[in-house]
Amino acid sequence: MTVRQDIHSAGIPALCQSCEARHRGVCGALDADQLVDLAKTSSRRSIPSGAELVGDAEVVDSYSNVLSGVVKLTKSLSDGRQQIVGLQFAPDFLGRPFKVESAINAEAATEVSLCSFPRTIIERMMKESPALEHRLLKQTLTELDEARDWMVTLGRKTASEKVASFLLMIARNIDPTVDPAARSATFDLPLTRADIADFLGLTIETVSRQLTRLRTDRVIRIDNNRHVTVDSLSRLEQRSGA
Amino acid sequence: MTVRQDIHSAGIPALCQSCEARHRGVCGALDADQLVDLAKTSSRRSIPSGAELVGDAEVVDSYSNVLSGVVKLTKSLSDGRQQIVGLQFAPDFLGRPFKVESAINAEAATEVSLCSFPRTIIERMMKESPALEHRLLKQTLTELDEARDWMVTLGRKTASEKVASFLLMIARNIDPTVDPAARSATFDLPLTRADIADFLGLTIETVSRQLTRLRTDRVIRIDNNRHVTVDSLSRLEQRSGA
DNA sequence: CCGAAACCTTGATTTCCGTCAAGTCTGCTG
DNA sequence: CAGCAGACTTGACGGAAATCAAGGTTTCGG
Repeated sequence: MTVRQDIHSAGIPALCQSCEARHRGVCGALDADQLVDLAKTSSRRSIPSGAELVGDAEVVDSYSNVLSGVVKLTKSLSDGRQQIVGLQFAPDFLGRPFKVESAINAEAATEVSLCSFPRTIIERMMKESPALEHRLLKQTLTELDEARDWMVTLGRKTASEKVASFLLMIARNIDPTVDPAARSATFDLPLTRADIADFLGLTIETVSRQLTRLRTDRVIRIDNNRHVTVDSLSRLEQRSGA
Repeated sequence: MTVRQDIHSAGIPALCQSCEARHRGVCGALDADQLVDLAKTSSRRSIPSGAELVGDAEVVDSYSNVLSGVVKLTKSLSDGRQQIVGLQFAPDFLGRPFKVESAINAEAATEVSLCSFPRTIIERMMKESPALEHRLLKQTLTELDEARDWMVTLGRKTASEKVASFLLMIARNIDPTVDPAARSATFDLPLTRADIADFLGLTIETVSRQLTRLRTDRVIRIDNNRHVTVDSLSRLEQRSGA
């Protein structure tokens, strides 16, 4: 608490504000000295929507915390078919430890702000600080759980269930106050129809048709193609296949 | 080396033999004292094919190393649709740290032998030994990579590509000597057609038809519905969608 | 060795979603 | 504000995989 205030009042970028929020970031696991060290070599960057952060088969020399925005992780087949294999929201950690080459592509889905540190620093700190490694293990386990949940959606749900599941997932991630008891929610879609299709293993036409159906059935409203209002979270849940 | 020999010659179950093989097990990360401790509380079990190891929403009080056989991890929708979200081969670690309740089902796909330890022991050792936590982080990252690879298969490949990808994956896991240069491979399918369908997000009929096609195209042979000979790994790779 | 059960294959038919092809809407630039 | 490009929607059509329905194999217990 005091530590963090000191750092921030010293004019060092507020590395950890958002990390704290949902306990998935890196910084919460570090002690005061380490935080100061890290802050010296870290840099905050604002990245426009659509920019590539990490290319496939590219050497990764830095790790980042996502401070705001949404990063999409994609994999492609040789003929161009693409699949989004994960979305990272603030305050997720971005980077694959212990592997120099990236097997996936990371791209800013919205405007994104990142706090990046050199690979070497993080790896050194990981050796020194079991707490940091512990934090990373927890995030990795959470991501594995999410990936496996999504495998059920990809393998076993219908197009209409997939789209409903997607909207629910976004609603819960964008606005974590959407608890199970809430009756409605509002958010901006962080993905285009093409991205949603790549996430769900569908085509953009099918995604569009399903959204239209949800609209005509009065489950959701969409303004300007982006701004979504879920009028009935419970009916959306019913359609998600659970 | 010496340590391990001491333990084994002392009549303590050979916890770590298979762990060593591919460096994904738990034991390699422990020191001599810890290994002896662990061996005292561990038990080796042989489990028949089809037995449930961990039920959904069940409290997990033990962790295990898979010593032989194949364990399937499944998730189900409320209406019974099922998806296999992972397969664990020896010497994988089985168990989800930091979570008392399991969100997935674990079932023996073949006859399985396990080496199990109480939850409390592992968690205590994890606190004491950063090396163990490091080992777990690495396995978890590997599983995450595998899950993401499989998401591409589920979301973007055709039925025929899915079946080819599956056969290749099994060939590489059952017999790790199948290197890229090999031209053929032989193995027993660890899964029934129904399991394969649940793994690939298909129906058993579609799986069966695709296997038949691979057979008539002379890419594979199948004896007794189980014993597979891949005559041309390269042609199988071509059909896997890469 | 027989019979039953579980597992697998094959064929006919249906359905959902992908493909192709116009349009419409939104936001941006000059 | 006009015009344009990119993103989205909608419709008609076709095809891949699901569903429905038999029939064939393998395995296992008696």
